[in-house]
Amino acid sequence: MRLDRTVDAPPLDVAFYDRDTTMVARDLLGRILVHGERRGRIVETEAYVGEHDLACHASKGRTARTAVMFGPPGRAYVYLIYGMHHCFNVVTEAEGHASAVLIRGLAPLEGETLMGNGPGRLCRALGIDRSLDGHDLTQPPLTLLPGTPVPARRIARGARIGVDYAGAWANAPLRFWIR
DNA sequence: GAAACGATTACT
DNA sequence: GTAATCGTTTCA
Repeated sequence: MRLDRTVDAPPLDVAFYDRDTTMVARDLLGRILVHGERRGRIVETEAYVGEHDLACHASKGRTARTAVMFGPPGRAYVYLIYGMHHCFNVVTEAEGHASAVLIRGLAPLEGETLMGNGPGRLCRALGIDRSLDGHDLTQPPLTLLPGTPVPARRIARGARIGVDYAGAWANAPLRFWIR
């Protein structure tokens, strides 16, 4: 029996993801991402809010790559970037609304070690690749646990990283991290 | 079929 | 500052 109940709790359910994307991005801070035996606490996220968001991959319409973002909430959107790094996202909002939250930073849990800063590095640390694209995050081996939510006063926000091409959307304060 | 381009990272 | 590296998307 574990002393730390936060890592034994059941995964977050679909209702958690079926909400406004910015709200989910904030609420994901402090939660625990688990892949098999590896896990980390989410400390940085970015919201990609829909087809009208020019920084969102779905803004170019539905393609084979982005199809999962148009599907039901609570699925993994995993893609390869720059030919060598994977990025892990959580699909949000109702089916038909193409939006997701990019997980950018993880911190180790108590007494554990994990490299996790940067979307590509955390995927390598947890062994996440495109074979998990579309995976239902309420089911193992890839899930999110409730962990400990972060109070609003401890959440900082700013512009997203690496989206300078997105015009006015490049400056939207849709990146969130624990202060 | 060809070409340009990344929601990045590591190294000079 | 810039190389690495290849799937996705766009254009002919």
